[in-house]
Amino acid sequence: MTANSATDLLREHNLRPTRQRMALAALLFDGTARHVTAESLHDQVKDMGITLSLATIYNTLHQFTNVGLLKEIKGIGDAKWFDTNIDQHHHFFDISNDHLIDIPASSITISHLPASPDGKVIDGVDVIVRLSDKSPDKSSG
Amino acid sequence: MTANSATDLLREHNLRPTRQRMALAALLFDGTARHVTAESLHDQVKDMGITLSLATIYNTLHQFTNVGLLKEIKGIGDAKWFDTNIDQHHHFFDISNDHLIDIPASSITISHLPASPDGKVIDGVDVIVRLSDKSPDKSSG
DNA sequence: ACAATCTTTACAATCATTCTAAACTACTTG
DNA sequence: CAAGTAGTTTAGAATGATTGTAAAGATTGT
Ligand SMILES: [Mn+2]
Ligand SMILES: [Mn+2]
Ligand SMILES: [Zn+2]
Ligand SMILES: [Zn+2]
Repeated sequence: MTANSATDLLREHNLRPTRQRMALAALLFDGTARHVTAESLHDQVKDMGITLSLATIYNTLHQFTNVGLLKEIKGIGDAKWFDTNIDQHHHFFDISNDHLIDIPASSITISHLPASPDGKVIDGVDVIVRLSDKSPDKSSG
Repeated sequence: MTANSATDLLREHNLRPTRQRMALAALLFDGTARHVTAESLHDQVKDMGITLSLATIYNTLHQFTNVGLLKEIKGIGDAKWFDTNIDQHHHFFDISNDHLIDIPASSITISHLPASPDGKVIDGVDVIVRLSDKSPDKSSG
């Protein structure tokens, strides 16, 4: 993502293109699927020599989420995750390295879902497939 | 759950039957499915006129979980939940009142799950079906 | 009863996150 | 460009859930 397209993206969403937002937009919206926490993103920008406060990371992640540029994922580890894939989808969660991998909604079929209780409607379905390392074969070691 | 059966249950799991553990076991293992947080359980025992510290609630919930009497559920709201249903199962989560309802694993069918990445195995699958209140019919109001 | 071990508890500490208010920056208008 | 206004950033305090610490208290085996 170029500086110009970051500016445009921010303007389109009524966010002033500040130095901080430009840096975060450049990191996040490079076209690849990204899953970040506030801390992981803070570390990434620090590694690039850019200084910006953790409070700004939180502010910006929330603003990007509010305008629909990011989606929040809860229930993975202890922190909130933010996802550049805003389509409805599911996740592999690798517990050995805390990595998330997208699973397109279309590649899982959920059937026989029970009816919602009276007066309630289904708001969404979240599937998390936990992954761990295949154990080494104990019989041959 | 009677005092005697609570004592037995605790002894079977190598936990000394203290006043505090007896009270919590009586509340939790009454045969019905229960989903509690440390705070909600603390409030419940306080309502029964029993005094015990929040630290003990946490200690006891973890001990019960370690011996297989409870299962921990993460990703619901901001706090950890503990579940007396230790079978593999899924949940409705009613976002309007923070209530959990069990969905037996057998009543959901998940198919076409993508293959795990190389060297990884599936450790488990968690499904959370978010519920909200059915909106009032806006066309007739 | 005694000693050993385990348990409870008050309180401090931690961690992710949010709040606050003052300093700073961007945008608009003259 | 200058000034005014509104929006933004930031350090640091506050919050809320949870965990750690260490001393006091309870349970168990002898
Ligand atoms: Mn958009
Ligand atoms: Mn058991
Ligand atoms: Zn994703
Ligand atoms: Zn359950």
